[in-house]
This record gives sequence, structure tokens and C-alpha cells, in this order.
Amino acid sequence: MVQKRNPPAPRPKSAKPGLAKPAAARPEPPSGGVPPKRRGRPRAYEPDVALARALDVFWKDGFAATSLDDLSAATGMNRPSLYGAFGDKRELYKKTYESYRNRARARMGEVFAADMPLRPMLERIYGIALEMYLSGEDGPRGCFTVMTAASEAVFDPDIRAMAVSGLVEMDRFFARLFRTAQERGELAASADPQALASLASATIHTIAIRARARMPRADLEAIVNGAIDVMLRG
Amino acid sequence: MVQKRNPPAPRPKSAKPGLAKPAAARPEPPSGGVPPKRRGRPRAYEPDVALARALDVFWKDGFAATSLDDLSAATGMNRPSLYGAFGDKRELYKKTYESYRNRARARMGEVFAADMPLRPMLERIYGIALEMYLSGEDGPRGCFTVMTAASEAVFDPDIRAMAVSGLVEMDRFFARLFRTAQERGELAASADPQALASLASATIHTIAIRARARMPRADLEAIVNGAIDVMLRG
DNA sequence: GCTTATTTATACGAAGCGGTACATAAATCA
DNA sequence: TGATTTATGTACCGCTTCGTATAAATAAGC
Repeated sequence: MVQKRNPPAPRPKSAKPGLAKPAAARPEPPSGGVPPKRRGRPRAYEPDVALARALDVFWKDGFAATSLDDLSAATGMNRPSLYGAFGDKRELYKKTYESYRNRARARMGEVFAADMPLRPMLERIYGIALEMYLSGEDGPRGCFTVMTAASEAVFDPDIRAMAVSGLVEMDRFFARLFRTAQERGELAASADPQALASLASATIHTIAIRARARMPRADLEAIVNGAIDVMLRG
Repeated sequence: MVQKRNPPAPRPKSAKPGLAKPAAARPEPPSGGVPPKRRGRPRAYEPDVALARALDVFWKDGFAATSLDDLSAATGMNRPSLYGAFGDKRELYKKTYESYRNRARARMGEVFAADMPLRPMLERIYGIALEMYLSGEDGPRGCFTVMTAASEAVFDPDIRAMAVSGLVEMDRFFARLFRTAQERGELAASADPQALASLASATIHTIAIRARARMPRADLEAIVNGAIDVMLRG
């Protein structure tokens, strides 16, 4: 039950007791990268797009309900290739999660860089969040971090640490937002940026959960608008 | 991948084509209930406690990661008994979820009946929530509804409907709270009880997620206090 | 050409899964 | 007592799961 999640520890890999690692991405001379003239048979996949496909599946079904066959079908890679490229299921999950985080961070970074007044800024952030959480071919998928934090993946210390850092990162992002808005006088001096940041994160979380449960988009938008009003002392 | 979740449809059960249902709880003459003198071999389990044990497991691990062996071990019932009493894994899940909802509803009902001023009322509600979400022998378990909504369990329409109704019920509970507080003048007349209710629910959700990710209790309490201050126009 | 390096493709194996047949046990009813 | 009813315990079934062993394919280096 506990041990179930820590499988029997891979055997030393028959021959080659030395470099048993799943290879993954070789050093590969920086990124000046013309064809690096690799030696053996060329890959039939691009690691980045394969990872994105795997993300789609994990995002939709969660860790436990996703099988290697699902991942194989989604990426077009057969099982040994998958294993060779990304390691086992858990490692693959971590890598997809990392790519998700990077993507989300990038989008949030853009918004912050846009440097606009607080209210439209918040509206834009929540607009992006709704777009992400409601997307998905087979219905809304919610937020990967929330899924991860809520699901059994938390039993892995690494994954849990990643989830926590995802939550904290979002808190800090909002806190910075409110702090600068306050400095500019867009927010009452008596306001507590930290508390507002928590509420802003909480609003993200609640729409993620509700999107996943397939609540109608209009409801989610109403929640967002109400939250913004309160946060801005409507 | 989709069909995976809708297994081959149970065969008509060999003999007895008529009453094939898993029996569950027989009518059982109201509740005046001295020993009802049932006919065959007596049960070796109490349905209520068995359900509570099953809830513990599902709550900790989620639907997909919980095996019938886990449930069997937790309840002390062997697999056929489990099946006879509660139906298959999905049905058992639904029944455990229902019992969870009833429990949560009862506790919230108590608080509402206590009829105290808004702030201590909120403090007490979040206190109960934290207690529930942080409990669990192997670490905090968060909120079952959030877990359910976030996990693959939502792919079942029934379960999704239950999850949505759980979310809506909490919204309504908070809305009623804020409305009566407003009528009593404990809340500014300009306040929007609906929006505040969403935020109050969102705060529940965010602490559920964070508890599950094992954020320290003090952090969760700080979030709750900040949220209450903002909601009450601190 | 042959050797070496790297990836793909097939296919297997041990373990786990949900569910059920079947025989046994323990109670009531006649 | 024996028939009937209900629940248990064992053992099994077919299927899926994750991971890997092995062989074939495709490239570069010589």
C-alpha cells in the first residue's frame, strides 16, 4: 500500500554495470546546434513535443489512472523508447510537470511585464487561467498543480516539493502585484498585500477545481469578477 | 482509455436472472430496531464502520490508486463480502463519498445552529475545516470533495454531479451566513454576500489543497485569518 | 565492406487488478 | 432433525500494468 508506490528498485541492468542511467538528453554541444552528427539510429520523436503530449494525458487523467500504454499512444513512442528517454512513469511525470510549470511561469511573466493598472491586470490573469483550465479536448482539465497536490502524487517527496513550490510561487507573484499596486496608490494603504495574495491564489484554486468538475464558464467568470471586486474594495 | 473506466458490464450473474442487485441494506423494519432476527449467517462486520474505513482509504489515496485489496484489508471484509454489501468499486466510492458529505453537512449544520456573530462563526468553521483536512494517520488528507473533483473520479457523471453539488452546497451555506449577518448589521449593506460566499469557499479550497501538499498548519491559519479580515473589511 | 553506437520494434514475464464461482459456515424456520 | 437462507473464505479467471530482454534497424567511423 505504501510500498506499492516504490517498486522493487530496478535491477543493475544486466550487462553494463556502469552508466545505467536512462540517457535522457545527452550533453549536446550548447545550442549553436546545426546537426550534431550523432552516431546511431536517429530518433523518431522530438523530446519537446513528446513531453507536451505526455503532459496532455497526465493532465487529463492524473498520475494513477494514466498507463504507459496511454502515454505510448499519445507520444507515438513505444514503451522502451519512452523509458530510455524519460525514465520510468514517475520521472516522466516529474518532467511533464516541470514543463507545465515553465509554461505557466512564462505566461504569468508576460502579464507582469505588461505593466498595466491592477484591475485589468487581474482580469487578464484570470482570463488566462480560465483559458488554461477550461481547455482540453475531452473537457476542462483544471490546473495541473492543483491536480498534483490533491492526488496521490503527493506521496512522492519530490513531487510534493514541486507542488508546494508551485503554490508558493503563485502566492509570491500575486503579492508582488499587490505591493507594487499599493506603492502606486492603486490600492488603499491599509490593504494587506499578503492577505490579498492568498485570496487571489485561492480564487485561482477554486476556479481550477470547479472547472474540473465542469461547472459552466459563466459561473467561473462571475466568481472571478466578484473576487476582484472584493479584493479591490468594490 | 475511455472504455477503461466502463468495464465489460457484469454478466447476468449465471443463475437467478431476476434479483441480481447487490442486496445492500435490506428494508429492515424502521429503526425501533431490537435484533431484527435475520435469517441466515450473521454479518461479521458493521456496515457503518466498514464504510468509514473505506472512506479513510479512498480519502488518503484517491479512487484510482486504491485497490480492492486495500479496501478489503481496511474493512476486514473479504472481496466477495465487500461486493455483496456495497457493489463494485465505483459504487463503494459513491457510498463512501455520500457518508463523507453527510458527516460534513452535520458538522456545518451544528455551527450554523450555534447562532453566533459572524467573525467567531467563520473562525469556528475554518477551525473545523483545518481539523478535518489536517487529520489522517499518514499525513493530511485535504478535502474529499476537492480530491474527488480533481481526480479521475469526475469522469463518472454521477460522481461529478455529487462533487458539483458538494461545491454548490458549501457556496450556499456561506451565502446564507453572510446574508443573515448583513441583515443583522454585522456586515456593510454594500457588501455582496454572493461574492463573499465564493471567496469563503475559495478559502476552504485553498487550505484543502495546501494541507494535502503538507504546508505547515501555521501558514494555513495565517491564510484563514487574512481571508476573514478581508471578507469583513479588516 | 565491417565495426560500433544508438534507436526502434516485438514480445515477454511477473505482478497486480477487479470481479466471481464454488464450497463452507452459521443462523432461522419447519 | 433437515431444509433454507445468508454470509464467509479460498481460489481462480481473464485482463491490465509496468518494466525489460532481445532482435532488428539506421546512422557514423574506419
